[in-house]
Amino acid sequence: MTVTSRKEKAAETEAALKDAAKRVFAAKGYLNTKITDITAEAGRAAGSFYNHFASKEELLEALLADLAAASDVNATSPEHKADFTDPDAVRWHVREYWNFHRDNAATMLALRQAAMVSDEFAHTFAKFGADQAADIIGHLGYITEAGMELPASERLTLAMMAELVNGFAHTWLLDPTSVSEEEAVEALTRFIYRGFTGRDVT
Amino acid sequence: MTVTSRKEKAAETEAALKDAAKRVFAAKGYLNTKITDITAEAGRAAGSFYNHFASKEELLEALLADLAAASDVNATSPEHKADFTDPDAVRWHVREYWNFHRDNAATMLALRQAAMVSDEFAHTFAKFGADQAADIIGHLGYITEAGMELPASERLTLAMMAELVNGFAHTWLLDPTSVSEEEAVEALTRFIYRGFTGRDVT
DNA sequence: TGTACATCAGTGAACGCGCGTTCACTGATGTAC
DNA sequence: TGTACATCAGTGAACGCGCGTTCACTGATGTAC
Repeated sequence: MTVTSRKEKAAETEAALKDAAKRVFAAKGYLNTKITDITAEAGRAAGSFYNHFASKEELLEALLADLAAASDVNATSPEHKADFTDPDAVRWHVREYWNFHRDNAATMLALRQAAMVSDEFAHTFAKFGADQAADIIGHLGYITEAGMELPASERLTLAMMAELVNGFAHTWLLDPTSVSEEEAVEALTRFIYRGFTGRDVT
Repeated sequence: MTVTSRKEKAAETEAALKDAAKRVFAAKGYLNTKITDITAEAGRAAGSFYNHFASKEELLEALLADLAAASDVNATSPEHKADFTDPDAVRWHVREYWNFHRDNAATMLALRQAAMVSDEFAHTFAKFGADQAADIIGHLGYITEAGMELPASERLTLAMMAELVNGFAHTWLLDPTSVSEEEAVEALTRFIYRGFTGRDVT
């Protein structure tokens, strides 16, 4: 019989709702999820939801905020390699994205679905891609400096990479048994490194 | 005052509904479209819809059937090049896919959205990709026969290509002003050719 | 430390909006004789 | 060719289901004195 302050109790319920939402989103998708599905999964009454979130959209925004906060933590890793003439640098980034998608699968799936229905979330989703790209755009300079030619403008090259990694990760999450993660990372790395440099991974 | 048989009138209404649906889907998306949006756009009464389709899903299936029928027509073009060691062969296929997506943007968008919500349409959508891949898988043999190495297994290589082209075309359709079509086709071609062969487009 | 009242998180039945779907009706086309 | 009836495409108001949202209520925690 632990003593629990009001704030603690509220925070617990809010966390329980967010956790439950992630589980339900992963199981049946964001768009197919009813608010009562979330409260039922969390073991709370329907009305409780509105003590914490004004709507399903707002809950998703809260999940995104958590996700952004979490990804800031491991933003600048010591192993970060920027020179994209080195396949290992590409591989490192591919793996980072891959892990990010895998670890946040439910939220990313929800965001993707919400983006289909709401302009606001479509914008948020696009911004995710843009932020990814911003972190990397500097790395492409190493390739041109080394005398190699990108397949297209820096912007388009990055857009293609983002599309490829995000799309592939998303498809994989829908059927995780199709390929091992290592295979997937390796395939993406080789494809992208070749696309970027016009040369093979040696 | 043209005389119109019953069958003709019904066929006209059905066509008007399908056309209206495509316009509304393109404007506000499949999931955001109400049945009365479609009938209003087509200038018919709400009840009329059910003389032709049992549901919005069934209408989408009809659109897909039309699309499949139309794409069978120009299936085997004389200019079809199969040898993927030739960048022109890759470019030709990329352009085919690109044109297909552009010409059927509304239906493809609708299918993509429906796939997020319904397992059945998710399956249909996946099948589209698989059919694309099936047409091409033979072409990859030219690359290995010429002594070049694919970035991954044939299956994975094709999956990456499909993800890249479909995703990029989809993103482009949401903002067609971002790049010209020729630029897009060229960028994709170079990226993919490099990815496939490990060599640059010469 | 104790008592009385205020505040708040949580509850779940009930309400009501939005939208898919129905159905009695209309007017025109098709059929029978 | 004409008349009487049947059939059908289309109409739009009304119905009703599903689900988001509300709100009076409960019991527990916080505060005042």
